[in-house]
Amino acid sequence: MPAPQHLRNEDNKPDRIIKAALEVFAEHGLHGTPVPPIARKAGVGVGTLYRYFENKEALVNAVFRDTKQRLKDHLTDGVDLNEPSRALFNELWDRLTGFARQNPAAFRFLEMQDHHAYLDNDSWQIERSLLVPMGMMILQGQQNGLLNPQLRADIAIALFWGGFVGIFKAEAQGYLTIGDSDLLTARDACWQAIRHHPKSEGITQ
Amino acid sequence: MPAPQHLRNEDNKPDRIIKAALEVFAEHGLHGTPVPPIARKAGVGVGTLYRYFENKEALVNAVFRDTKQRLKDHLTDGVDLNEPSRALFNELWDRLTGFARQNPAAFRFLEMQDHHAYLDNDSWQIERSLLVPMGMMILQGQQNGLLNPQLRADIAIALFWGGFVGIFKAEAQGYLTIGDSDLLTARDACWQAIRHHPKSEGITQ
DNA sequence: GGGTCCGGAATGAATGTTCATTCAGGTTGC
DNA sequence: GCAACCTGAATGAACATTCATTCCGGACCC
Repeated sequence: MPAPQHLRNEDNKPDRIIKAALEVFAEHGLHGTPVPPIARKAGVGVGTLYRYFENKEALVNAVFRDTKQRLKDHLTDGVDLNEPSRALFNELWDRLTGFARQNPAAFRFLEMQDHHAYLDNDSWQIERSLLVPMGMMILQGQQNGLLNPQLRADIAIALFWGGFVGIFKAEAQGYLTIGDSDLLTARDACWQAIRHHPKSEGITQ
Repeated sequence: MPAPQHLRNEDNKPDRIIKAALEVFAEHGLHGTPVPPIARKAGVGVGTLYRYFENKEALVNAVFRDTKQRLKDHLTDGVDLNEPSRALFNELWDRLTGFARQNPAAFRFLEMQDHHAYLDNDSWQIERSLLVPMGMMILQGQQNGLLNPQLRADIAIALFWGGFVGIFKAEAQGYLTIGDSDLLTARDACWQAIRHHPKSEGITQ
C-alpha cells in the first residue's frame, strides 16, 4: 500500500497538530494549555484533534515521542561512534547545540519537569535510548584513558547534559545571551569536567 | 507589637499551607494541582487557605519566595566570601548538596520551568539575588588566576549550576543513585570545568 | 454575646470530550 | 455525462466534569 489514492498527505493533520501542540506546551506546560488553542494553532477543529488523538494525554505523549525522536536522530544519524573521544565529544556537542538552536520550543518542552506523570511505555523507551550515544562516548573515552575513570558514566552524562541544558535554559530565561565563541568555550569547559586529569589526584579538599 | 496576645503562633497555618503547597506543586506543577488537596495536606479548610492567600497565584509566589529564600540563606549564612577560591567552591557545593538532600521537594520545585509566567517583582528579586554569591566566587577565582578567565562569569554559573542540578534531577527521576563519594567526584569534575587550565590553550578541536 | 477564625458545601467559570450535522469526494446507475 | 447516492473526515456547539473561589453556619475565644 504505497500511497492510498491520490490525495492523502496533502497536509497531514496529525503532524500539524503535533507541531502546534509542541509550541503551546513548551510555552505553558501540559496543564497550562487548553485544547482549543492547540486546535486553532493547527488550523483544525477541536473535534478533528480528537479524531487523531484519544485524549490530551495521548497527544502529549505523541508530542514527546516525536520530539525526542527528532532529537535522537539529530544526535546520532550518521555519527561514527568510533571517532576519537574528543572528536566524538565535539561532534555530539555541536549536534546538541544545533538542535537547541533550531528547535528552541522542542528543547524547552523536553526539559519540562512534569513529564514523568503521564509518559507511557513507548515514550519512556525513547527517553532512555537517547542516553545510549552519550554513554558510548563516555565509556569509550574512559577505556582509552582520556576521560576520568573515577567519574561514573551515568554521573558524567548527567553532569555534561545538565551543564549543556543549564546554558540554554539560562539563555531561554533571559539570564544571558550566548555567542558562538561562548559556546565553544562552554564546550571546552564541559570537556574539562569529564576528562582525565592524571596529574592532580588528591585535589579533593 | 511583639506577639499578639498569648495564642497566635500555636501552629501557624500560613506556614503549614506553604509547606504543603510546596510538596504538591513540586509533584504536579502549579496548573497540575487543585487547591483542595493542598488544603487537605495542610490540615486546613479550603476557605482558610483563602484567608491567608489572595488566590492561587499569590500562594505560588509565597511558596517560591519562601523556598528560594531558604535556599539563599542556606547558601550564604555565615559564609566567608573571601576564602580561597577552591575552598569557597567546595563550601558552596557542600551547602547546595546539603540543601538538595534535605529538601528534595524544594529543589524540584525551584527547577520547574513555568515559574516565569506568574512570578511577581518580589519573587524576581530573590531569584536574582541568589546568583550573587556564585558570581562572587567566580569573579574572585578569575582575579586570582585559579578560574578560567575566558569563561564568562554568567556562563560559568550556568554551567556549574546546570551540572549540579543535572545530577540531582537525574537522581530524582530515578536515573541514578548517588553516594557521598560520587558527589565528591562530581564536585571535582565541576571544578575542573570552570578552573583555569594554563597548559592547554589550543584544546579547541 | 460579640468578634474572630474556621471549614467545606455551594457556585460559576473554565476546560476536556462528545456527537449530531455538514460537506467534499467518490461511486453507481442510467 | 449526469444525477442520485454513499462514505467518512471535519466541525464546533453542547455536555459533563473539574476547579478556583466564595460564603455562611458554627466553633472558639474574650
